[in-house]
Amino acid sequence: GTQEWLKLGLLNSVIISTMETQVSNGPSGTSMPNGPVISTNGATDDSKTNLIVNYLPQNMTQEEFKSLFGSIGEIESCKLVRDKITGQSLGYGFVNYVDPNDADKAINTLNGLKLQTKTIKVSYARPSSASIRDANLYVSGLPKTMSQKDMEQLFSQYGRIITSRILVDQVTAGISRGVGFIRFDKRNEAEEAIKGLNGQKPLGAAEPITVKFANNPSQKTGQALLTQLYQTAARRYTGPLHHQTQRFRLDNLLNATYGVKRFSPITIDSMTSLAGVNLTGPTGAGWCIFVYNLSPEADESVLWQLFGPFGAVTNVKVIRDFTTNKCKGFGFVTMTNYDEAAMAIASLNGYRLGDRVLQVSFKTSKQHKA
DNA sequence: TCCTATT
Repeated sequence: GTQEWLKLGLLNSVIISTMETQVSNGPSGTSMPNGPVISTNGATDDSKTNLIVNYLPQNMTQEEFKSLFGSIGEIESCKLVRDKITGQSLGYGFVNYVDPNDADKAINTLNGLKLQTKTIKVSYARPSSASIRDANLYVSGLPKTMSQKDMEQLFSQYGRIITSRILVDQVTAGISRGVGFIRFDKRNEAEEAIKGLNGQKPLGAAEPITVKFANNPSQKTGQALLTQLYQTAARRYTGPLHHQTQRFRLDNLLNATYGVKRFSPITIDSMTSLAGVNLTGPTGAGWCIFVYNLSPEADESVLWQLFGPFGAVTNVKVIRDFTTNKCKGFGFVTMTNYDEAAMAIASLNGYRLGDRVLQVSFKTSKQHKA
């Protein structure tokens, strides 16, 4: 696992133009005692052992994450943060080491590591609290000449900046697009910055800037999530694969097996006919879809959430074991319109839900070949 | 006119 990631990082060190600042949010103390720090009330102080890891590649799994950081030292706990509904990685995670020295070592050796197109950031996690959430600002209308440093200087009067970034044009290699992000330590600092800077002209600027809270990715609609899915899926099919190691071949294999033809309903039909299987067709209320590899805990709501964004869903059903009442691993969804059903199948077949890869198809009735 | 940083 770890070797693969390290290798990938070296092979795939794609240079991306980012103006990201690596802000340290670590504890200010320099001494690193051995072993967990236990306060008098018995609570563990993890400020010197708990790390947050940002900018992880989208397709990195919990296991790979643990493997990479476990190569440094004994891990007390670690978690790749994923979307509650879709199970997709949110691109960051936490690692809590047993020994503060290992946390320090992880920052020194893994911060800035290039993995695929990402440069990961490893830093001490701030203590979790509600006050640090939703502190990310979206800034637009910036003068093209304004640098990241200039922008930080402008915003720093309102609080402690955790990250800042100015988006740059991809083709002209590094020309500012006049939009960026500022993440403050505290949400109230971000609020003050909006009050103070939204609609204001920076010194010497011709136009006022817009400052607002950034869209929160964890609150994306089902539709937006699925749009993102198409895009990441499409990128995977067209991207170069020759650098991929075993683990990623598996990832691509799953996509190839379930997904290569998945944007063409015609192909779905022809493939099922070739297999000697006929679609049941629109029976009564609509098109019945078979969903396989649901978890034992799956319920109807997850099916509504997955299929609803594609169009009219008239019925969902999770098949459960009669005695345990646990899902038997599959269910059915009925959709009114063929094209919406086909799009849902094309998009959701091969889709990772939590730790599982779904198989989604029109419900079939086996028949002898003609 | 939206990069994915709080479990």
